[in-house]
Amino acid sequence: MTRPPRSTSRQDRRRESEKLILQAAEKVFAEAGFGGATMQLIADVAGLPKANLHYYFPTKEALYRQVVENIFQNWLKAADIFDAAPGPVEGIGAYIDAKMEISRRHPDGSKVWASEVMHGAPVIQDYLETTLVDWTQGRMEVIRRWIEEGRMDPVDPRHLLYMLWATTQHYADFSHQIETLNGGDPLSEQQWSAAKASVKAIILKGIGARPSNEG
Amino acid sequence: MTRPPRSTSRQDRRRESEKLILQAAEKVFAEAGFGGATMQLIADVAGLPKANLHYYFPTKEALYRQVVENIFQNWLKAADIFDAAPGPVEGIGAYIDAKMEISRRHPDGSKVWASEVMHGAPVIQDYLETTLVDWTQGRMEVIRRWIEEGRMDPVDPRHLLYMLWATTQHYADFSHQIETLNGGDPLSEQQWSAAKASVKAIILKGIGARPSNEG
DNA sequence: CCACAATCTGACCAACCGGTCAAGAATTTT
DNA sequence: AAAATTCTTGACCGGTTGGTCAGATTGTGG
Repeated sequence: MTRPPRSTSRQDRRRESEKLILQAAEKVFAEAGFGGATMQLIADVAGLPKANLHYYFPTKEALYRQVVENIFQNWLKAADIFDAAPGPVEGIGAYIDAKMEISRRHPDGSKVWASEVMHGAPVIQDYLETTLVDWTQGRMEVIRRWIEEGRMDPVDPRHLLYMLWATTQHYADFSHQIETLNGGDPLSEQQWSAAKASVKAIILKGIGARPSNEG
Repeated sequence: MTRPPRSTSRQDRRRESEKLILQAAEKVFAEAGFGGATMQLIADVAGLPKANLHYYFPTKEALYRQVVENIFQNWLKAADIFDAAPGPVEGIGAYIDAKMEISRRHPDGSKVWASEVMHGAPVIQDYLETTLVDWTQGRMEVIRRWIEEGRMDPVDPRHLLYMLWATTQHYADFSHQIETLNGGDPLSEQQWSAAKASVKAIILKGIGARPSNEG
């Protein structure tokens, strides 16, 4: 009797375990890099025996690949805002807000992504060549349209995108440096707001963005 | 007789070997990260036996530390331009040019630096807390002065500096992504010029920089 | 309730890595 | 020229790592 309380089904447990491992892996990969991370440390962070990791993910590379792919999906999601907007003030402004929020909430993911690209994108080169190229061209088209409509200055869309990526992701990738320059403390709520406002103000003014409903 | 042609003195050879090792190390650390780099691979790239590396640099950490410290010194050098300028148009403009040039000529160094900071600055935390903090405060003072003199908008100097660092270093740290988005080719001379011009135009306009000799 | 499949895990292994060392080669000093 | 010092290098070593595996455990379908 005392039927053991089957709190979770097998499928649920599998999903939970995989999620647990992926979260631990993201943290460890972010802190130590792919080469510096060890399966043992990831296992310890996840609170599971090392052999269990290899049951769900056959190799360290497979686990790493899954982490990077998840991050990439998240990365793309922030882009939807771009299209739905009538003009650069709303579109780029919201995009900056969204990416700054990602930098704040998921700095580990941003770091893993940066590390992957910095080392030549050994595992997601195909994504860069297909999905990212398509995405980039789509947004460049949007920017060109805004320029044609006179909603902003004729800046090079490509370098504008690079500037947006660089500036927003900097707050995640270099969070340690920023903390050190902030007296060792993480940015406060107000400081994050100021950061977002500064970035938006400089870039939007820099590209001569004009509000949609002209007065 | 036939005194062996002592083409180089012992000191010269030592300096040459150290330089050779440091260059190889910078490249390998940039490509593989600290954890992924191996002394054997660095030795191969340098064209020396592994044991020889340990003669000049006792440990992998010592070699890495030397690489990072050299990069940091280079990093600081680009700052002199900042002070000598009469206003933001010249100062920040020249600073962007200088840092973009570093990104172009020494992308490996920038990557090693980014990697070091991303992983919590394990070996140069003391530099961040002393030299970098001092340097940053000095430049923020310069920017505040420019603001007081009415040479630019009252932007937050800290976030302006972050934006300058992020944008310029992005071209080195994410060079692989940029190449992929450029059809697989490195940026041409013209494309580098366009990149510099775009960054300068957007930022200088974004902060409302006004030329020194007002008309 | 039982057979079967899925999950879990401690123990183990081959490969690799940073680092050592002794012995020799080259160069400078005496 | 010989003694002393600096440099070079192949061979080696202990420790760690990614990955394996057999057997125990747990959940599931009949």
